[in-house]
Amino acid sequence: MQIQSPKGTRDILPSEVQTWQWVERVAQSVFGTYGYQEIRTPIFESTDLFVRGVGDTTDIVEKEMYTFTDRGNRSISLRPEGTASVVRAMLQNRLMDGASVLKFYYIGQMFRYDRPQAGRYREFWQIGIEAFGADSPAIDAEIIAAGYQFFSTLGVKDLTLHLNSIGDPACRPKYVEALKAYAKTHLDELCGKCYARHERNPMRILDCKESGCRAVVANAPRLSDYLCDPCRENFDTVKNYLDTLEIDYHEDPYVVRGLDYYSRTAFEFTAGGLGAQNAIGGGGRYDYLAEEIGGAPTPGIGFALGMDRIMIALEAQNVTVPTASPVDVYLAVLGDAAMPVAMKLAQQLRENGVKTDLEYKGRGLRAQMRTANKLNARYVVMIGEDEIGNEAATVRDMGSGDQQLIAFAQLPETMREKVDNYISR
RNA sequence: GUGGAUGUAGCUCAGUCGGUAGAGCGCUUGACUGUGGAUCAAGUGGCCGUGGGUUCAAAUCCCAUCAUCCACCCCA
Repeated sequence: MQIQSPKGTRDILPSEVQTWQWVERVAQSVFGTYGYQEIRTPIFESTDLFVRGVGDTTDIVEKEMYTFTDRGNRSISLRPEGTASVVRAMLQNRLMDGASVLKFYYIGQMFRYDRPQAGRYREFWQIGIEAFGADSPAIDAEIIAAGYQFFSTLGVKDLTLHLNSIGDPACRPKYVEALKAYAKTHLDELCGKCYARHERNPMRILDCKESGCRAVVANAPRLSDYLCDPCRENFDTVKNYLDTLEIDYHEDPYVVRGLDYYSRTAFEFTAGGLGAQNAIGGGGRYDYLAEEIGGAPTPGIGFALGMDRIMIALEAQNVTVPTASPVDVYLAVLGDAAMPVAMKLAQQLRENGVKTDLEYKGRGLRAQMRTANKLNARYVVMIGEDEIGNEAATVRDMGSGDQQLIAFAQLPETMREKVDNYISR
């Protein structure tokens, strides 16, 4: 039996890598224009960071972490999400000292031990952005705007922004109590899972999909009725800013966010073509996370975008991805005597920035032309007996079929110009 | 962790009532001694996921196991 990649992981093959690189470029460029800088943090961290940061009753920590003991007897976990690490890095490097607002983005893989399905992997990629140091609702709106611009630059369609406020430590506990009390009066209508969690984490009932639970939820107390004045005011301001920026949103009381660290603004982007897992990004404010992991109180907000799901959406929605041919010039080599000449010319072309590939196996010209065609080469440069005698190569434009002779000495420069013209066309 | 579906050529799949395998695409070559995409022809290619059982005989029936996909939970 062949060794396979572990369950829930996959290879990103050259045929798809152009799309990935393009998405990364768009992220760099869009988030860059909002003042965000890239940060790179370790792919594994102390387990404790996630236990305290993400929350020890969350599914992620309870059953989805890749945790192991290293040779120094430390408990280590592959990161299941990015925010905790970025907050840790911000605190550890004292980046907040003397700064007003800090803005970071990251791109990288995360790990969760889940059962794979469409749009869900054990190793998956996220692009995240985080802003620290300001609790102003302006940042909430801005960060949502950045996400929106990212998706629209990519051309992702059927995008919906779900928006909610989940309160803060002043008001959420009261709501949770009210919800718990309400749930107790409907225990027989809840599904098994929700029955089990109504004590410990009643807010999870809100996004349960079971019909019985949905019916219960329909008449449940609304968090929006329990928001304290500062939270309500904050939420209203966020919405006003979004209106100002002309960003559509759906107020959605059922956006709860599964991680413990969120407060106030919580949001989720969904897109079409994704199957059951249609959340393509999500995030919110986490003003208490820095304290939770032992740092000074530092307000923060951020979100994570699922790159794997972006890829699925782009594919399903037939979004055109800018691509570059892997080869500009294919050097056809005819006969053994031509090989040294071709090697030399290839080297010169490459030094001139022309993407060049050549025949290594001495096949017939027909086979070489087929290869050139398959590689989508724009030009084929033929080197055979005649060309060596004339010190000039036969250059074929694969688009038009036109051929001309170009002296070896002029070839690197001429091909460079031709390729530049071709690209700018 | 739970449920459902599927494993046959590099890829997408067919294979009837059990008689040890087929198509299309791809690839190679030729038609066209040095000219791609189109057409035609030939060729290449499979321990029928793995292990066991039933049978004269198993891709096909039975059991187990592994893997993949989809869904639940939860999330991105």
